[in-house]
Amino acid sequence: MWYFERNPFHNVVSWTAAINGLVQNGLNAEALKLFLKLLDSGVRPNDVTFTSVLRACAGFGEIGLGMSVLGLIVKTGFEHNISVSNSLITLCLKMGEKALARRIFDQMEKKDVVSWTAILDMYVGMGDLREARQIFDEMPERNEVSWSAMIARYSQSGHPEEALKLFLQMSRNGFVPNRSCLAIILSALATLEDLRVGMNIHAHVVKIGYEKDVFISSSLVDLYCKCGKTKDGRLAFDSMLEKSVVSWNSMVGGYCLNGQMEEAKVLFDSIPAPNNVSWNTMVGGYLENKEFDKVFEVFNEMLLCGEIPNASTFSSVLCGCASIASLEKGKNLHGKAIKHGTQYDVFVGTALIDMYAKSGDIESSKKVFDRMPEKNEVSWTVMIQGLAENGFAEESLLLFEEMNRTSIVAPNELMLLSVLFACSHTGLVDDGLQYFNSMEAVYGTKPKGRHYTCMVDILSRSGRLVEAEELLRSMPFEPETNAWSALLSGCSKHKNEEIAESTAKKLWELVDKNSAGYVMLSNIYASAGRWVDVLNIRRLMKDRGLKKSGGCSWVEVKNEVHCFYSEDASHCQLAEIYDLLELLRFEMLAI
DNA sequence: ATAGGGTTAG
Repeated sequence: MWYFERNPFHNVVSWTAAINGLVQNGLNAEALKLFLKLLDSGVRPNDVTFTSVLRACAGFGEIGLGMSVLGLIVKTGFEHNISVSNSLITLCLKMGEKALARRIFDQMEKKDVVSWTAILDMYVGMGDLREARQIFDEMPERNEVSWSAMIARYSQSGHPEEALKLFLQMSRNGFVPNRSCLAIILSALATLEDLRVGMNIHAHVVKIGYEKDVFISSSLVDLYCKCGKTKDGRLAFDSMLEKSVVSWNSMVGGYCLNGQMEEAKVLFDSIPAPNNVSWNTMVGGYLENKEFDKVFEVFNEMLLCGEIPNASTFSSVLCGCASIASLEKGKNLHGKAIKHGTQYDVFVGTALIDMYAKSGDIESSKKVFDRMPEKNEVSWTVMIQGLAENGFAEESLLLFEEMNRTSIVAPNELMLLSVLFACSHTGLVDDGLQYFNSMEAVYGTKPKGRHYTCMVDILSRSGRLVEAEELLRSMPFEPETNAWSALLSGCSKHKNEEIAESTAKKLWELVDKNSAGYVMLSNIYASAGRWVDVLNIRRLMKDRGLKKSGGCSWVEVKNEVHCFYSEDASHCQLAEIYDLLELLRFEMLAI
């Protein structure tokens, strides 16, 4: 700029070079001001000037300005220039004017790879991968950038296997992958946890001297960690000469993923400039590893440090609330989420539904669900599940049917389990059977052990014991222990000695494998009044050193969770609690 | 003197 301002002789090239220099440094407003000066000076801008100016408009977020520039472009006759049109398309896409972008593209007399790639990226950005692929297949000419664009989008949209296929096809067609493409494919391989191919690419990267690239080496760290090799990941991380915050985040995330939370925390504390992804990684890590106290601890620390939580943060922390069924914390976070404008995010909404449902406040779940502008598979699942598990079986089934009518979301295993659960709790035996039998044909999911167990439970509860037993014995794989005990408890309820005997025998075989089996069997004998058998089992368990895992309940008082165990009376205020109970009992008697 | 593609978290 110093030279530019002191040079009295300007031509288009020097003006354009100056404008472009500003744009490249992100000084869009200055670039536009300089462009106005250029116009005042009477120098005629050319095609290169326009591409730079349009880029400045895009960076500045000014579509109106871009349109006036368009007028100028038409007036000066550059509207059919390929570079100018390409820049225009990019501007439109940045401003969300997709229809206009497409119109400009269609009206271009000549198109080059850049034009095709830009429009390809538009469909990809709209989430329309099929249309994007069609454009990709129809492109008259491709270069490594168009290949990379398509590969990147497949990888980012949850189709890493398709990305890998395309990458191999690209290599077969003689295109040499560049740095970006290698970073993308390593990230896809990380998602696929394909260590074998990943290591091949790593070797290739070293051979061509790309291992110092920050993008590539960060992806390598991610690859090794996703494949469970945190040591190799750390090796790649330590050998990096230049680290970005993404490199740090990948390594921290790698430790979290592999349950090494202490290592994660140590590394996290040494990140030079953590961003919100770094924080979210730690929050998510503690959540995944079920260290719920730490979830809230890190979240509070995050707020204290002045880092702005985003939708990802709230979805994790709310999930933590759901896990400990803390309505108080959850409501508080709901308020914070609204304050940060994240309440309409799908993930946040879904976490809210689940949190309210797990805390027993199903009305609030329903409110959140109804107000969600966008619902995905998980949103529907947690709502259907929440209704079923809170005793609103009919509503749960109605919602499931509504989903099938109105949404493109396909039923998944978990939803179908909730549906069966709902049927079991309303005694809708035939509906249950119908859902169960249509699982594979209509919904495309093979029934798993849990579905069989639920179905056996439905049949047994209603006394259709022969059908239940037939179903159990016809299973293509080993049933869950629970399934046999469901049958047995049906037998004791409906007084069927014959099936009970054979089922009990089967259960006896299974109990050897786990203590839960003993407990179930003893409970079933107890409910049938066979106390001698109960005693026998208890004695057996004692002999084998097995301990029944105790029941536990808890309440939350003033943000603190108090646990009570059935066999371990260790609460610090136990005496006071019993005193108060005694007092209450006395009060009730007095009435 | 110019336009298109890159790594991490829910």
